Amino acid sequence: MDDPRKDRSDGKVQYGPLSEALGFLLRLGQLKSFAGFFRSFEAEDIRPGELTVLMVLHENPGIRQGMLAKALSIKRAHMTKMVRQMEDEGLILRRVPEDDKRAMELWLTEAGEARVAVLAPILAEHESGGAAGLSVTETAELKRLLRKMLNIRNGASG
Amino acid sequence: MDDPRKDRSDGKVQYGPLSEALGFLLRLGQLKSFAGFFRSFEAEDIRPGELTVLMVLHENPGIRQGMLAKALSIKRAHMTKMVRQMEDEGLILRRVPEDDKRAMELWLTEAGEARVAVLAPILAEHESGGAAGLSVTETAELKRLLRKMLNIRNGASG
DNA sequence: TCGTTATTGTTTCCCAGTAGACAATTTTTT
DNA sequence: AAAAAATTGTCTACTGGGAAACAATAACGA
Repeated sequence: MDDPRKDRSDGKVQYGPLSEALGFLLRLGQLKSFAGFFRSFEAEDIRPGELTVLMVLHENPGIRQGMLAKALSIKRAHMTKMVRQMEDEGLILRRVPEDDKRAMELWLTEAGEARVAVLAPILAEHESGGAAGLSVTETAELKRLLRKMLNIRNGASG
Repeated sequence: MDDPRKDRSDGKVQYGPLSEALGFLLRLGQLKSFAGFFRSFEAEDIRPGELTVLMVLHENPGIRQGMLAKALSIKRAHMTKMVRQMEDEGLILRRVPEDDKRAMELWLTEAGEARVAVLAPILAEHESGGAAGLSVTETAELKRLLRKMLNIRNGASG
């Protein structure tokens, strides 16, 4: 049992260099985090992407569709489908601005704002504790490093 | 300009509570990290999932297909497609073990091991520096926190 | 031992998301 | 002013990946 690579008796897997691969760790972390998301929002029939669109629209009323897509790293083609469906659901208003007839400005409807009012507290509650396996302090540090990596400033506590 | 929500003049987007949402940050981080991956492995025609399969097979020869899927958080249905393709490419050997005729043991072929020998140094080089926007120390701390969150021990430095 | 339940990989069908081309505009260049 | 280039949203076609049902086998219980 000198070589741990041969000890698979307990069903544990050796990750080797992957345990140092940031992309791999981020992918697993995201999957784990999303599982928690669906648990917290179980009663609300919403998906992560929709929530992010609603939140950003709430913070940036009238934002251009392309800028929204860029901010969320969602491809424009997919964003089109997404916001159109949300428009059909009555959550979003889409309008062509006067000064640029190619573009599309997005606004939350009353129903959209109401939806945000319901979802935001659930999100806050969901994020209040530490991530599974981490203390609150460690979770805060993890978020801080991710924000720095992404060049996103913390706009929640300010 | 008292309310930053109305200052979109510079094209910046207000993330609001999302800047505190771990799942959102992890998703953006993963996308950014994967972009770096494809840059580093540009010449090798490989995708992240395939690389992880190769690395885990190298570390755990003869592992069961289902356990591999679980370790990488890839659904069994998808893993089937993946490993079959890699089998067709001559990288993987699949064998039904004597003691369980439902199962499938996976091994790297000579070509598979050769592929690992080529890819591993590229991965090491790719991971050696800090992530974009972070120092080496900060990157190491980020990885450490992710490993703790995922309950993965660091098997690369040991 | 026989019937029931759980596991393992596979198949089929479906959906989220992407790539690339496109039309309509706007911006820039000459 | 005209032409060329860039931007913006959309469309079509494609791919990665998941859900659910399935067959084969193994494990378990009466």
